[in-house]
Amino acid sequence: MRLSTKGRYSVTAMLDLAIHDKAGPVTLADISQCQGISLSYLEQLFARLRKSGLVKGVRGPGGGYRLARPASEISIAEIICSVDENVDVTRCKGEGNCQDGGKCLTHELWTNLSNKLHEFLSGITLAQFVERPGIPELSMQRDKMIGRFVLAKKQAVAINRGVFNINKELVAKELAAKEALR
Amino acid sequence: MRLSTKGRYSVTAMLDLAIHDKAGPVTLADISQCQGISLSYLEQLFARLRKSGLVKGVRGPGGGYRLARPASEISIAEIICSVDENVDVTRCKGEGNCQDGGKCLTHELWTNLSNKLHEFLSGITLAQFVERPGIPELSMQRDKMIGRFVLAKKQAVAINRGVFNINKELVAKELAAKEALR
DNA sequence: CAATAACCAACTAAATTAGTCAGGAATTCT
DNA sequence: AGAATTCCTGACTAATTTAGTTGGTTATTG
Repeated sequence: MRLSTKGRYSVTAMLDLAIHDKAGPVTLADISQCQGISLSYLEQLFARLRKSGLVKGVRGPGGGYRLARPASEISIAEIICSVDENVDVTRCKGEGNCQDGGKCLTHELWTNLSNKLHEFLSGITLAQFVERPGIPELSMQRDKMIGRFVLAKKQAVAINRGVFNINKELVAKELAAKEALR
Repeated sequence: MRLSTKGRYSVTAMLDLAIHDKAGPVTLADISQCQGISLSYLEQLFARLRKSGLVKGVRGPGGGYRLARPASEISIAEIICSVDENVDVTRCKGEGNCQDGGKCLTHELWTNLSNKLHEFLSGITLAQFVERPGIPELSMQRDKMIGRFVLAKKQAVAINRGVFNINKELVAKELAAKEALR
């Protein structure tokens, strides 16, 4: 198990998706702007997340990415493992100095620790972070401040694709605010 | 908090030290040979471990490295943090798009998770791994198999420097076995 | 048809990891 | 005193990974 910036980017991006999941897909351009990661790099990361079955891409205007499963069924460990492929853990691969039919004792102790860590991160889901009281409201508030509108005109229609009923007044208001910023 | 091969090397090396701690210093050459890491690279890692006050170097023949504190007082988190310096966590440093006087909400959630992870690894000590029943015996057995002798002639004297009484018969036996291998 | 945004592949630049080399300093053994 | 051992240091190199760039194609919507 490794844990690099790559893993951090993926987890924060997935948290972003989880926060806005109820409001429809989130574009990589949005995440890129908000979290300061290059768009193409995000694309590379999401290619893996998609192959691992953690997210679904929705093409076309109003599209973006959504969680493929409920946030309560996606663990942090899964996200991290899907982006950085685990390399050779042992180095003395059965061969070499330390054999006893297997690995070094210290390597055994390490894999033991590694398993504990994995277990720990498997027990933490996206939902546990997002569904805390106040978070959804806070996120919506901030989105407005930074000019990020999940319910802009075109997207509203996309969302209407059989998911939610839209508050048309809210949509109009947000759209007006977005125009004002230009 | 990051977790790379660098951190793994350090943890396994420290485990090695902890296992053999009662028998005196362990040389980097030994660790290098047993775990398949280059000597100079280990030296670089141990320079940091020493600066962090986790190990003590003992120069001269019979020397090596020892734990600076009891294994029960050294956590995995400490080891990992001492070798890979933590880089910039945020990217949007107060400035940028996501301000509210502070960081992105997702970044807040991330630091929250990161803290939990750190807390978890702070709770695990070297001693917890080494002091399990059977481990010391197993390690000694293996050391003999691979021709690694913690109690060779010269070292025995070094250890005699006011730490332990040496079983002279055992020393002689190991020394004979070591000679036989050449 | 134009715009959006996911998808895809190849290439580049920067950073980190891992290893090499060449020595110096403390300690012990002969 | 001198040889051997082992830590300790710094500078330099090669390989790998991270991060970003460019230039597209495809599906969807208005």
